[in-house]
Amino acid sequence: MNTNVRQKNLPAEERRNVTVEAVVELAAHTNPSDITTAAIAKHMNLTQGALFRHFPNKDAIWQAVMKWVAERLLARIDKAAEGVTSPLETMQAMFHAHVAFVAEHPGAPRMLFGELQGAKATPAKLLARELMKQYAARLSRLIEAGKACGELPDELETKSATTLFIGMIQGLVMQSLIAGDMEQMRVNAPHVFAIYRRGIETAQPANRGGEGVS
Amino acid sequence: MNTNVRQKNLPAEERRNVTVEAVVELAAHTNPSDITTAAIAKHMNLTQGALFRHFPNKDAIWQAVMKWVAERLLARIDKAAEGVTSPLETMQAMFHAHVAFVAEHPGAPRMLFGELQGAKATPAKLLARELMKQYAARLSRLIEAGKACGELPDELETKSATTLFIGMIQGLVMQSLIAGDMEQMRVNAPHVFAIYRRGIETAQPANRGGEGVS
DNA sequence: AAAAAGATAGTAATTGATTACTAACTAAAC
DNA sequence: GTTTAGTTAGTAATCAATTACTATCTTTTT
Repeated sequence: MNTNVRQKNLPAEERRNVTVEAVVELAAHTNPSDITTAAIAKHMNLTQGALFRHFPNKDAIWQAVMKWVAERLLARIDKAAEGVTSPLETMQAMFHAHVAFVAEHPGAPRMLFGELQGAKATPAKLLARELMKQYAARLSRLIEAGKACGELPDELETKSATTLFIGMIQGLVMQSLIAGDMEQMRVNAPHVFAIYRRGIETAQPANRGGEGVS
Repeated sequence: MNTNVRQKNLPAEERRNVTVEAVVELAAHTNPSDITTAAIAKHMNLTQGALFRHFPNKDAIWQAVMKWVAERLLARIDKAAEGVTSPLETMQAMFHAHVAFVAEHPGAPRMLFGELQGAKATPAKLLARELMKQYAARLSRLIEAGKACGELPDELETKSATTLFIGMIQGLVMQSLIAGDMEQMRVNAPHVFAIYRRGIETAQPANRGGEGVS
């Protein structure tokens, strides 16, 4: 289950990193909201109490995890976008980078989406929200750029396009979680994106007044 | 917070119904996995112990809730589909019925998606999976019918189209949860669906061999 | 270089709070 | 007056967090 050989007396920062990775690994198979500090400790061959030598409380652990996820995910999609000039192609690269990241770390989206649902705003939740905000901002920028260079129709609703983009990934994650197979995600992803792409590329008639349904 | 006036000594079945509704209401504002039996009881002006006079255990409550959600949701989308002959129009009606249902009961998707994530299969989780299965089946049937009658291209991947359909709703729910405003969902829904519709209507070139990017 | 001293990391046991669930008792309904 | 519904007061288990103690690594002193 745990590949780490027993490594004792790690320096503090190293131990914190190991802790974060342990949580991400656990979240791949366990519902984030019932990951206990005992389970985290056990997964990294440590006693439960030792965790609190490195984190003031449990939410601090979650904070560190969300920071880890945010940094890695944004870095991945930014790197994927590097050098690609076409906004639409950038979106596609970003999408596939995101899918690859999630396939590698299934715990990431589970924690993220789980965290976003929460009622009161813990520091960890604020980090999750911040990630979503930055993610949506990147998407919006791309879509606007796509309109500017003629790749996307001006009538396209930016907000709706970002919502669907994010929902697309959530849908893939959900299906993979149900099937218990993350590989499925990589297979379906291109087809799903193809549908999305055709949806936003096609000019829409603005539909002012009247549903026009028949 | 609770509209129910103090109603005591309800008949058993009535009390069970009230319980289910209380849970759905609570899930609108609280993360499902930390809804306690005490919170449920308090929300319906009852003592915690009384709940176990009507349910053998907590999972039985969740089972009843999932059953409630499944029945109401499927009934709503089936009714919305009634009399509509065009598969595409049926999908649209189904989508809007689903959105309306979720806007009325924000707790429903939270519990559903939360339940689906779980590791081991409790009876409640099995019900959630069954709902998703039936939902996907209805969608697949519609898409196949759409292909048969020429409204949708034969090359369309049915599974990808269903995944995106479900993801579309998840995306809308997520955005609304973040914003804390369910009305937003009803506003964005038509635009999001318009993108989806154009995506599946447009013929795709099958893309055999070669990515054809650049 | 060896010993002493201090800092750092981890253990094992325990804390108080919270949880689902139970049982003995009481009030209401038919 | 018996059945049904609800209350009160518990239980055992689990959780995050704390405590007193031990082990290991690092620095200083001689």
